[in-house]
Amino acid sequence: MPVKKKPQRRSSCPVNVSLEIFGDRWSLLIIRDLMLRSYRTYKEFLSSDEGIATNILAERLQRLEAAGILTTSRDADDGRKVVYRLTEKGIDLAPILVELVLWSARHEETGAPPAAIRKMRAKRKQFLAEIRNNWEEGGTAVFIPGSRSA
Amino acid sequence: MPVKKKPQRRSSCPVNVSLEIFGDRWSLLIIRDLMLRSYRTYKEFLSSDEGIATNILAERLQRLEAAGILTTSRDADDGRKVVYRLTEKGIDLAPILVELVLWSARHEETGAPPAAIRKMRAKRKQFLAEIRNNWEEGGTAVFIPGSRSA
DNA sequence: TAGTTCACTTGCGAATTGCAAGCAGTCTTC
DNA sequence: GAAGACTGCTTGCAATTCGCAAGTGAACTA
Repeated sequence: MPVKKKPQRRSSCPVNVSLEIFGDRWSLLIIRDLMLRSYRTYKEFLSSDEGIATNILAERLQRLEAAGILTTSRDADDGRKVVYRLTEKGIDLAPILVELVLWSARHEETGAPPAAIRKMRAKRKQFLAEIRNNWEEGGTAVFIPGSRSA
Repeated sequence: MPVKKKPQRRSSCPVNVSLEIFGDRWSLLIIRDLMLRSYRTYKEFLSSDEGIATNILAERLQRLEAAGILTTSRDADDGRKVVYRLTEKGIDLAPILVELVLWSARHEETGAPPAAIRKMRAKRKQFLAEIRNNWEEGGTAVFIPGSRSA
């Protein structure tokens, strides 16, 4: 009997589908670190200001890999390190992150530098192109800094 | 001693700020129902396909009101009903929902009608204008249907 | 080869979630 | 105008998830 007990979705609404993949307090922060800060390793994610727990981080990285949003590989120079990278599916989340940033900057008090926000809003397409470009080149650009910056 | 024990944020990063407000599996579904389906009452939210629990719904509605994303009022014709409406801050979440929908439609299997998605992508600004317009008029338009549709 | 670093696991108490029931006000119907 | 139904919640409780601390093993470094 080929019964499908697959962890079926709550609904097929596109909003719900995306929430079931990254609708929690941590997933998009990891994606932010990968996309806007060019973080690549477990340790770097741990260093972010929000202070994610090690078990939560490990579980989220697994889920995001299973969802096809990121990939893992060993560092060629240091066999201890695991290198995480966004897939095309992952970099396509850029518009969502940009809108999150613009909404927060408009309606909440954030540490985002106003000049950066203005550029992001006025030259949205260009900003998205820069993010994608940096990703394609495997770059290390920082679009939104962490820690003592913003 | 004016000590501030306020529930301080994990960080002031704009991505984090927005996640602390609506970064869970349910908040954006309520906002979708308000914005894209013109739902207005507790019972209507309960009727959505995802099947939110009554206690969770009540708690999320409170949080969203406290965050200034929606307002409540009594129904003039039926004193039992509470009418929920998005604020300006709430309707400003539209671009985020649109990007969620576009991403899901592109990368996952969803029940969204392809024609609607194409329009949403090709005429994004117009679509956002229609959403806002409907909101300003207190309208009842349905942009993304539920239940047996999508 | 001893010590350190890195990427995780594991244990466990606390908080959050989901489900079922219950419960006040407010209609509606007769 | 009394009985019932409807609406918007609250309460209890079991189950899941979270967050913190500590531990583990493989890979580097001195």
